[in-house]
Amino acid sequence: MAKALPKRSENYSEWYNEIVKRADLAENSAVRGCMVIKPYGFAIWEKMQRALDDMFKATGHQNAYFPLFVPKSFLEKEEEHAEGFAKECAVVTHYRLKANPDGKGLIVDPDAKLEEELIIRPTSETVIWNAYKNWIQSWRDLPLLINQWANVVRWEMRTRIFLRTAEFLWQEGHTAHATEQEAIDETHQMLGIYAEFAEGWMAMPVVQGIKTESERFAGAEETFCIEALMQDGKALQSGTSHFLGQNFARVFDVQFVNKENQLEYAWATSWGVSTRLMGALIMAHSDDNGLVLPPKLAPIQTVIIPIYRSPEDLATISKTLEPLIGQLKAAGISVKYDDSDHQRSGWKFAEYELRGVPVRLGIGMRDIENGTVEVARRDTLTKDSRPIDFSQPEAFVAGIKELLDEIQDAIYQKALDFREANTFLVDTWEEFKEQIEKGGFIMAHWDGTAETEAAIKEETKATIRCIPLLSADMAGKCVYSGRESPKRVLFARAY
RNA sequence: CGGGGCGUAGCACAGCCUGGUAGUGCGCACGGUUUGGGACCGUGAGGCCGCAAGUUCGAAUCUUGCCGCCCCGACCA
Repeated sequence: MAKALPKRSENYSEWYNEIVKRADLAENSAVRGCMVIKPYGFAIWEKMQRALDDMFKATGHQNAYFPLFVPKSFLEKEEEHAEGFAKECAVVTHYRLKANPDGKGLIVDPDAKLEEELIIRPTSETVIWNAYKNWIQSWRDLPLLINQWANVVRWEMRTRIFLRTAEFLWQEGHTAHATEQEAIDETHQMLGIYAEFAEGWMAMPVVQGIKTESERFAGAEETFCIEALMQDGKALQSGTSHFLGQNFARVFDVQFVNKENQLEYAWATSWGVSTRLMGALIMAHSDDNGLVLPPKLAPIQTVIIPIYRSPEDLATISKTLEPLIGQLKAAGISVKYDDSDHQRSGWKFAEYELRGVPVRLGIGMRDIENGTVEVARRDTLTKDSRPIDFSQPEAFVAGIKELLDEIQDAIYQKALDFREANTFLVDTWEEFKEQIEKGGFIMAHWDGTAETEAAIKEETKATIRCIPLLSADMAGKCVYSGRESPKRVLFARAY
């Protein structure tokens, strides 16, 4: 028997690492800090991409692609942006290798030094706005609504698979607008799309909010985010949407002629989500038996496992199941019929649980005689036997479709209940220090100063995840300084 | 970059202290018995013991240097 997963309660990070490996999502690569995303993991990412991409397209965005390399001079232009990213950039200095004259192997050819170093993009604002300079002349060229799916590199000190890798996959939207208000509206719209995706597809409730100045994206006027609570009580920033003002338009000189024939700088936004969402998905729902996937993102929504003794039985079962498999597919349900002969049914049960397949159907000779199917739910680990007409399985399939919807809702509700049970209103500093050790979201008053924010971080490792958008203003006293505060903000320890 | 741990078969590890034929479990291949919650028996394949130098008749084992990975901190989507 294969080793059980580590328990969440005993060693959360080991549980996480093991689940990533054992569910066959990804593995560490030979390259430090970088991951190999395996087919099953990539299939989930592709489903995320598809859903998000459809939402981007539905709101008028188009995909394009910009280069991996950013000339150093581009990155330097926007001062805060440059400062924010400088310490985590991979730099290309040469363009050629040559045989080592002193021995084996290859060396960097010193004669092939680049005149200007190229940065491997940590984000693409600069390359993209350099291009936009030529794309935008008139108000008629606006808004310009572009997204790209790409990889980026941020040379992190310490990495964790999916959550923080040196190279990761993401999408970055970069839009240009004629007015400030339009850009602000876009920033909000995309934040809303991220929240809708997180909640509707990932079944992961999120808090939408504004970042404080110290947590803001380098070069942005305002950063909005969605924050989710993981099962170990830590927060995970799961998406960001930035209002960039005219900062990048100014430094790249992107001006357009408005309706009054006057030159104006364009207004910008950028927004992104990354393969970090894979980590969020794992940590939001999975249990000690393995991954739990929301049906909308599961590469396999239903797995069918035949239970048999002889090859003849298997042939009978396979034949009997043909209409059912056909109907499931016709209903748009992704189904895998695992009739492989080298693993036994019990092994398969455990394996598909580990991989988070939402619904498992077990069918043996007894079921065929009785006209039943064993239906097992991954989220609750419950089983029941349902009647089926194997030659006309439409009614049964409708029931499975319903069940998948029910599971999607149930795991969202479970995650929401967890978040509500782990969100605390805290009014005293003593209580704050005590609660932060236990984990969870803390809603507390803050005096609005960076000093207080830094002091709280220093003393408790908790950061202000965001100033929530949807909670009402209600004045109070800062939990740390006792000064006036207009509303509560969201504190947590974060990934 | 600090502190800790580890590099031996695809994976998990033992062997190292005290130098002398490279091992165990899982997985893999083949055969058989099994099959409603991770089956069992038998046979077999699979290794430059992280790399390099040194000590030695002889190094997985001792010495030195290097490289890599993981965990904990500082930095971060």
